[in-house]
Amino acid sequence: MKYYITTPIYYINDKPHIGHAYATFVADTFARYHRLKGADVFFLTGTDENSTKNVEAAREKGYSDIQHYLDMQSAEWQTAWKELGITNNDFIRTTEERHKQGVEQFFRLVHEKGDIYKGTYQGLYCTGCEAFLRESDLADGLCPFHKKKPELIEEQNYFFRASKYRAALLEHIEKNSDFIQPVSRRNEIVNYIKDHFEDISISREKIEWGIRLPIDDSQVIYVWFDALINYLTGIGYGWDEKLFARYWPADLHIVGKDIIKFHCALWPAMLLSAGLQLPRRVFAHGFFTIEGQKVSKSLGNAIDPVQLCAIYGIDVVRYFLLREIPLGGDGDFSELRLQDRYESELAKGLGNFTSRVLTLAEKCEATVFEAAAIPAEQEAARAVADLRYAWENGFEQCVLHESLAAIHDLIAWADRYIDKTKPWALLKEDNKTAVQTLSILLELLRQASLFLYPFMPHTAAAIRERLGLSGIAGDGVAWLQWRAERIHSVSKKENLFPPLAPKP
RNA sequence: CGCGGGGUGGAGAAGUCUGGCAUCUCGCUUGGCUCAUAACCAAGAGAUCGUGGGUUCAAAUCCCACCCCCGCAACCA
Repeated sequence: MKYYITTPIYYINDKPHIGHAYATFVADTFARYHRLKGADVFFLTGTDENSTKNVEAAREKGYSDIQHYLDMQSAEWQTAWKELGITNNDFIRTTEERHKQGVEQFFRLVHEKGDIYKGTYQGLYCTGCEAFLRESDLADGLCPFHKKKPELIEEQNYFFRASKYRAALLEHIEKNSDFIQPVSRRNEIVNYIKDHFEDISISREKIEWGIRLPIDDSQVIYVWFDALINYLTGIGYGWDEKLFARYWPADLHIVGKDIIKFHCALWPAMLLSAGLQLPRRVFAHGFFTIEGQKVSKSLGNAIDPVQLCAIYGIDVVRYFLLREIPLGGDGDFSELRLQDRYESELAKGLGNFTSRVLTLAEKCEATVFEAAAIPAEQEAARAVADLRYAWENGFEQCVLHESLAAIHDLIAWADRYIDKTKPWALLKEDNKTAVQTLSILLELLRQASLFLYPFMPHTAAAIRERLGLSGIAGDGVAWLQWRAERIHSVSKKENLFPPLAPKP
């Protein structure tokens, strides 16, 4: 089984902020889950470098050598993802030669298909949107999104015959109910395709930065047409057909809710034209506010994910973002709520459970913990199997907060089990039963570490270390079996989630 | 007819597509426990599910109307 997942490629006119990190963490969590399940995973992210915005940013910052600026910025993004422990398999930049080759190849295919034609375009172009607007889109003559007066542009452009694929797209969406998620977005897209999806100008005459049209080098390819193709060129399209064949089609595109039209209408239409398979699923995550206010640099509330992780730890931030905001919805990022969740769910929940089990296990002085032929063993295995179903379902249905809930249920179940069996009392009276009971508890902890791994990889490793187990290197499908690994040399070590230092 | 999100115990949320005893976390009350990070377990109080209609045996959920809140200059997922 292969699994190919992508994030959007990001504009690099500034540093990554918490919103970018969120989308990337989400994708990374899926990638880790599928690796754990033994899939052949390819996880791609990258940077969108052919946008006019980048060029403007470079100029503003005084760089005359645009490519040099892009190299620096892209490097900064790659460093950020590395520091945040993102496990992308590759990183695609749209100014790379391999991308350019793929785009040219793709363009030729679409051209040969007869889906490119030359026309005169007269329209209102908003550089904020990187798109032409209709008269009816405007509010008081301004772009409704950017409150900016669009420029009247009249030029000879090449058009992509998107309208030709309208019916096929609608049919595909109808037949594949999972294609666009969440459902509310699907409805939005269906309306959009029915009412507004028309042939689109895919070249620009007066822009100097970008990929030249293979059939007319006086024109540059429209940035979205170019950018979307990263999902192909990132896995070999145009430069390694074997690799490409191994991973295409994408199993999941993670995108922001603002760019679903491009991903759910234009992109599939492009693929249909090129005769390529469509991605299996596009999932639109929501946006969040920061302490109730929108993300905004002028308000100074843009959060640097690297800094945030330096304070709380990567796992805690990942956990919080995925726990606090149901995937697909909008949410609010609040540091106070992060601290609340840290205290109640991580320190007092997971951390305390780990701590009490390990302490008890150390006290009983056993060196190896194995399965015992007692009813409790079966009961625990059954409980975990049920929870695993919920956990897996959360990933399959893109409702990750339900997977996290399954982890909490597992810990709650185990905490209740401790209370019921009172191992601290058993240790005094009946060491054999105590070892059996603790053995079950340690297995529950091991199971928890696996459930936790996609969300909190470092914490999972820390728990496993305490159980005398190796780190998770993928291919953990066998490990998920009850009692799949032998637990030995248990050691408590320091607490997983120490109390937070009081904030000054 | 611009686009979108939301209104559910004191706080924050899930549930709404696919109707079926109103769920979770925090806080509060009471009891238990002493292995554990003053942690854990149990019981309990607390909700006209924004409003008004409609459909239905049954509505937070479906339909209609309405009220209110939030985001949409630039940066920006």
